[in-house]
Amino acid sequence: MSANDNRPLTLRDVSEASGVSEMTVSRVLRNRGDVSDATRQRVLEAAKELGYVPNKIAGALASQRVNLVAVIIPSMSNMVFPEVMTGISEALEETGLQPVVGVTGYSPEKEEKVLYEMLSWRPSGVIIAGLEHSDASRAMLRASGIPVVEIMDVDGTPVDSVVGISHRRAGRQMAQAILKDGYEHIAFLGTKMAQDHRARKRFEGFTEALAKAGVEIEDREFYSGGSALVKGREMTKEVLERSPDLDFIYYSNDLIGAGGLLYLLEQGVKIPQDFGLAGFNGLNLLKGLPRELASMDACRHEIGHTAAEIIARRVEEGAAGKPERVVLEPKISYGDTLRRR
Amino acid sequence: MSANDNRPLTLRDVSEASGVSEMTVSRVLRNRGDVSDATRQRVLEAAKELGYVPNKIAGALASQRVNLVAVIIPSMSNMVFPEVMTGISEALEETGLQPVVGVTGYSPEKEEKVLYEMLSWRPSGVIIAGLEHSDASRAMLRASGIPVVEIMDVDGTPVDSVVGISHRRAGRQMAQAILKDGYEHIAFLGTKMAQDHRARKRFEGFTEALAKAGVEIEDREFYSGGSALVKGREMTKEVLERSPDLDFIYYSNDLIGAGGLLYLLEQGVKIPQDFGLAGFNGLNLLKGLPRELASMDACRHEIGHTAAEIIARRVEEGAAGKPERVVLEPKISYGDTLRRR
DNA sequence: CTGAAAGCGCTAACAG
DNA sequence: CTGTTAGCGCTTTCAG
Repeated sequence: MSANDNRPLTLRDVSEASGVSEMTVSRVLRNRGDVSDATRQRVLEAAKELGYVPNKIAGALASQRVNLVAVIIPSMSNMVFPEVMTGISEALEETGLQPVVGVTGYSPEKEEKVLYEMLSWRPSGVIIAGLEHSDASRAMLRASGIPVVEIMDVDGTPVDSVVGISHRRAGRQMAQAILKDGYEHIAFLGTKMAQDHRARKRFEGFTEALAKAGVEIEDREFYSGGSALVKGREMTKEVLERSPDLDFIYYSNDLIGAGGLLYLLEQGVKIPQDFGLAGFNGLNLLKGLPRELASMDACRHEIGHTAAEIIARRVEEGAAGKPERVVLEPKISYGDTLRRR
Repeated sequence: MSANDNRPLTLRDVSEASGVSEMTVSRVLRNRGDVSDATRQRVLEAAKELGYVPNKIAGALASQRVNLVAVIIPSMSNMVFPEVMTGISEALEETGLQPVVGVTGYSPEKEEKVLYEMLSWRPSGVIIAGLEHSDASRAMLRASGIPVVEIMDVDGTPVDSVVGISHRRAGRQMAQAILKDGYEHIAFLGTKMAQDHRARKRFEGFTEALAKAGVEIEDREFYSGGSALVKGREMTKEVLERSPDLDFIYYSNDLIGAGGLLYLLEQGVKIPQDFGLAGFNGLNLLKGLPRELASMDACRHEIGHTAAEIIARRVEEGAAGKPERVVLEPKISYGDTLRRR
């Protein structure tokens, strides 16, 4: 290897090493335009020999193109977003676009910062979770002039395109399924949802559909922090001591639902005959528990995939592109914790 | 808002709108150098009014500084890397550095591509999982001239700095604990580990320590794909039908271990008296199962935190920095599935 | 405290 | 097929 003066290599270095103009070297390295096989070989060899890695910063500035897609999500540890990410990566695989992730921790202020930070890299598009953003965030998104896809939720007004499910409708559907199965004394256990708009909307849809049938939630409780499985157990225990007449609990996610399920099984409760349970998310992680929890698939993978496709398409179309709206249909999986009448 | 000709705003726009030179605008926006309060206000106002977002691409090119740290991991859905990421984010929080994640899917070829891609953005540092990389990857890392921290594993030769645990030693320690507790007929169930070097090293350490005590693995099996909980159940069932004399199973991760645990409890097996189990990772997600699985904390959070600290320090020090080596000590958590003699 | 000039490393656009 | 020229939008450096 040549003497390393610790200065990153430039096109010029490769140009000198190969005796080919910078421009042609650039063409070879990007596979753009016609270059004779002979020079191509010489360039490739020189580049490899030197260990040259192109400087995308300079390239992006010169070409005004950045192959990055900003993906902004509330959390990585959530179990729901990894799947969305997988869908995104898949769809972007062949497009030359690259996802870059930013995490907001469910905080609108953090979201604003992360968005600002990411937009300052001039990505080709933005995929962002949820429809609720600060005015400043929304303004940035609009002003960015790049395609934006808001994901997960469709209950609200998108900035541009949107892909997701209706969480209000999801809550309603679950309520209807429960009522049809003849459960009547129903509680809701969930996360503290000041910032979890989607859980809130499910809850609202749920109570609304119950109300329409003349049924009211008999108990509810919200938690934050801790192991979800343990919390599910604890909250289920508490709520049943407080309201012993309950025959159903709707959980805002599968993990606390699983905790409740395990607790009830230990208590010898007959599920689903005497007591029913349902969660949300269709966490296939949980397959393998003694019983399978009824749940609802949030279409996470498909949401990611579709959102990324929209971005890719819009990037190709340029200014010609139009906003899209894709509403996915979550399906109830009855598992073993809903009796079927 | 002014007419939107869809051209992204530049410093010049802010300069014209505020009647202040580009240079001074730049200073205000970066909080660099002294600017009078009066002009500062004018600039800030104009920038906000226009909705200006600085172009980091141009900034980075001009200043030759990029506040990005490349983080390269095998998978996001793994449950182990989200925690590492949290540690990294925390440590980077106050430094002005930003993590950017790339995912390799446990493939060395993909790793090479991702690394190349990320290095082409000239990040300030690299945090990369594992010590096993292709020659080309290692060459790129060395040639990059930026601080590199390899994480998770310390059994091997790092390119630069390294933070992790010894998986060989972890395997040995678990073997010793098991033997001390008097288990004698031991099986190993794990993932197919062609590319999972850390699981492989644990397995090697495990068998090595057993061998030293004159004990041999009586059965083993490896899986890939599917729900880990279900796989844990199935593999446990199969291995016990094949080798009914077993009194212990060591699992390569907590999820399949949990599946095995649930299966055995259903079979009425007395745990830990007649049969012992242990996993790996200390997944606190699983707290709340009927029994707590014995496991070993992989220090994920601390690994991330420490690695990021090293990067931050090295970035400050510049060329003065020296490679560091941090070996963390995983602790066995006995849970309820190891009898204590 | 403020400004003018000169690039950062690459690519678009045009000539040969 | 190959090379030349002129920036991309910002920051560094040096003068006021």
